[in-house]
Amino acid sequence: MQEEIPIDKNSVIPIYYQLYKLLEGQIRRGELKPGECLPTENDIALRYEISRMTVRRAISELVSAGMVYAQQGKGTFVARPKLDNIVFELNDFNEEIKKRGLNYQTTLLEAKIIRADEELKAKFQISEENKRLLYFRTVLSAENERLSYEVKYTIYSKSKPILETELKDPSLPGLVAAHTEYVPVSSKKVLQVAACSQEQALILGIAPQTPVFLIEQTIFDADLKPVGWSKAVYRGDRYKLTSYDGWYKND
Amino acid sequence: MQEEIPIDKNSVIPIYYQLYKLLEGQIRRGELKPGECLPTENDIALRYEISRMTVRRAISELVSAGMVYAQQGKGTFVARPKLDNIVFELNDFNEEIKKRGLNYQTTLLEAKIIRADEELKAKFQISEENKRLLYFRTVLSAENERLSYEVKYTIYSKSKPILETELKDPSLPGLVAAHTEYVPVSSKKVLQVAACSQEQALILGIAPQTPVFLIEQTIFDADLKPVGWSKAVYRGDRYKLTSYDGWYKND
DNA sequence: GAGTGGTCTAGACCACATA
DNA sequence: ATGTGGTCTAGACCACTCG
Repeated sequence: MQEEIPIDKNSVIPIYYQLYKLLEGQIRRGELKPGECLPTENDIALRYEISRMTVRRAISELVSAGMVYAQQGKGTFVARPKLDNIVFELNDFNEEIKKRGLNYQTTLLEAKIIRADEELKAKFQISEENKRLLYFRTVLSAENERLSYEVKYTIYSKSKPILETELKDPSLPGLVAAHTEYVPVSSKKVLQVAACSQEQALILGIAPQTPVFLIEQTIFDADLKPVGWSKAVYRGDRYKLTSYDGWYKND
Repeated sequence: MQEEIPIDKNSVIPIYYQLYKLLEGQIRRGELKPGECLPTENDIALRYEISRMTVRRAISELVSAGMVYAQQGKGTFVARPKLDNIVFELNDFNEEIKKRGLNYQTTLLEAKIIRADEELKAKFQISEENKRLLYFRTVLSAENERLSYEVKYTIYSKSKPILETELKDPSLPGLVAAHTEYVPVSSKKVLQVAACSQEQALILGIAPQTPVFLIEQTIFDADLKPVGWSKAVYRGDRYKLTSYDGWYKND
């Protein structure tokens, strides 16, 4: 007696995807619990009369999703979900604002060419004197309230107009791509908490010593040469970062 | 005239992996720049006398790595690296300490069964009276200095000994798995900065109002029922989070 | 219509684990 | 020895893009 066959070989939806969703559902619904093994690839192939390569494609998607792991010679097993990852984007700081506070805007306070002082020469690993850098100061605000303050530096090697590009893509990788001939390929971020300084407090309109997020970002090109650096301060009373992971019931 | 053929079909290293590394190298070294297109799958297959499916396997690895994207009917192109992601694990808070400060330890201050008050009933979405929860308070310290303070709650449904399991896997998902019959499959984290409270300052041995990291984590089971909740405070002057992404020169 | 990537097949051989 | 997942092939047909 054949049970219902939930795979439609003539559907426009790829077979491997149908099978992926089928297995994913069984795992989500708890019909397959962490540690238990899936049917073997051959079993599935025979059961649904599809090629083993197609089965493998479906399973490899489950592996990528972290829901399953395969062990050669033994079988394929339902994984225990990793729940301690924290993942967010720098832009998440602004996404939240975008949803609630209706109108928000980035304001360019200052943009100019400067000569690298000792600190910047160290950050950019340059030794020449009088090396020139691009310098930006921006403020993000919503509902007439200033929320974050950021200073950005990039190598100055192209001679392009400064202001236009800044507004299109004000992210640090964007600035590097726009103003230098370097290709940004790698990035280091450091997230800290701090009590905000006098200068920062003045700009943000908050009391000094208020807790703030402090994020430094360094951009590297293919040779691991630093080509951009930024330091941003976010009001601690206006920002929080939320991160979800694991398996979800709602696709 | 045949150029050198860098693919060894008799190697123990899979062909798709050799090809993956070959293309990856060309991209890293800048021989293929963001926006440029790769040779077509057929070209590569003919060039190295391998199957197109094997070529596709190599390319799909590049796609997963975010170095390349494919467009049906057009071609496969080198991607612009995403550089604004911030990824770290909760444990990263402790990894750093583990490397520098030689001896660190988790201390269990308290572990007991409590009855849910109104706030906890809300957090766990329970309505029954006198629902019992497990309650843990732990401190992490290194070099005789207290670094973080955490309170954790889980549903109390299994009647297992409490203390032993706590020390093995003190993470919240670990506690849920050990002390309840629920399967933790999903997690929500909220990261905030705050000025630390009197109670927290006392426990950590720092001045009140000092900036601290504050991380709340909620664990959900397959039915999106909250089965664990924790709130941790990390000294802002002792912790910073570092995150790298993009393409690296050193594999 | 020619060329691209996307899917799928039916087989083959291999490396590994287990009994 | 058997069964598992891992790799690879040579072909097929499809959907899409573009000139």
